[in-house]
Amino acid sequence: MSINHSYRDKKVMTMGIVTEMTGLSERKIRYYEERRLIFPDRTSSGIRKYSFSDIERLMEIAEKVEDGVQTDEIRREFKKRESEADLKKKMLRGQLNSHFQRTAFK
Amino acid sequence: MSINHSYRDKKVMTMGIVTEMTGLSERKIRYYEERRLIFPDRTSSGIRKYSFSDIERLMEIAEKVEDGVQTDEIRREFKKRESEADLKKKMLRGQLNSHFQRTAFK
DNA sequence: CGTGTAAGGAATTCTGACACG
DNA sequence: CGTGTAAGGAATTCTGACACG
Repeated sequence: MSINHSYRDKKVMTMGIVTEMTGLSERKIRYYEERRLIFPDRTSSGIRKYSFSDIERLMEIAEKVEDGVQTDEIRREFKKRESEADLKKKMLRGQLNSHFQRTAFK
Repeated sequence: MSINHSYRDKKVMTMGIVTEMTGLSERKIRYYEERRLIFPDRTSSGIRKYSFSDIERLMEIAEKVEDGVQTDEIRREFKKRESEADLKKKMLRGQLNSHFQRTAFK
């Protein structure tokens, strides 16, 4: 059903790679984390680890910031988007359930 | 036509992540490179960078080594497999070409 | 042949803080 | 508010070598 995100969502990249891929400074990247826009994993010793989807999200954040959107506003946008995505999942689940009830029990 | 390998083949992981994901020692991983079984990129300062497909290849190598296959033999196996893959690509290209000639010019 | 290890240096990453505006 | 920077320490990675077998 869902797309295969095993590579896309796996947190495996350290800061150096991320600055290289995004073109953002370490400072910016850490600040966006402080503002709860991005959520890297950590190694046991505290080194941050990012995924490819984190990279994409960082570039989207940077774009918005350049457009003058404040980090609080960006966070709200992300939250809204995610709750919409959750809702869609729930609705799809409902549809599937009713489908299987129809085909299996009628 | 080809599968999207943009994430799978991008060299973005440093040694620590690779040892964690494969369970292999740094020593082994560097040795397999020395034996030309694996080809990480390097940062400008010399830090090795691996892709997800490198991870998979390392686990395949480790399996063979455990089975007693020598690194020279493993390299030959890989070479053979790759030349077969190349041949398949060429043949497919030929088929496509002749198809387009038929449909476009007849 | 394949792998462990100690050695020493270089590059990376981290945090907390000061600065500017 | 968002970002740069210098500071100092901790963790990572690298190479070349010795060891064993």
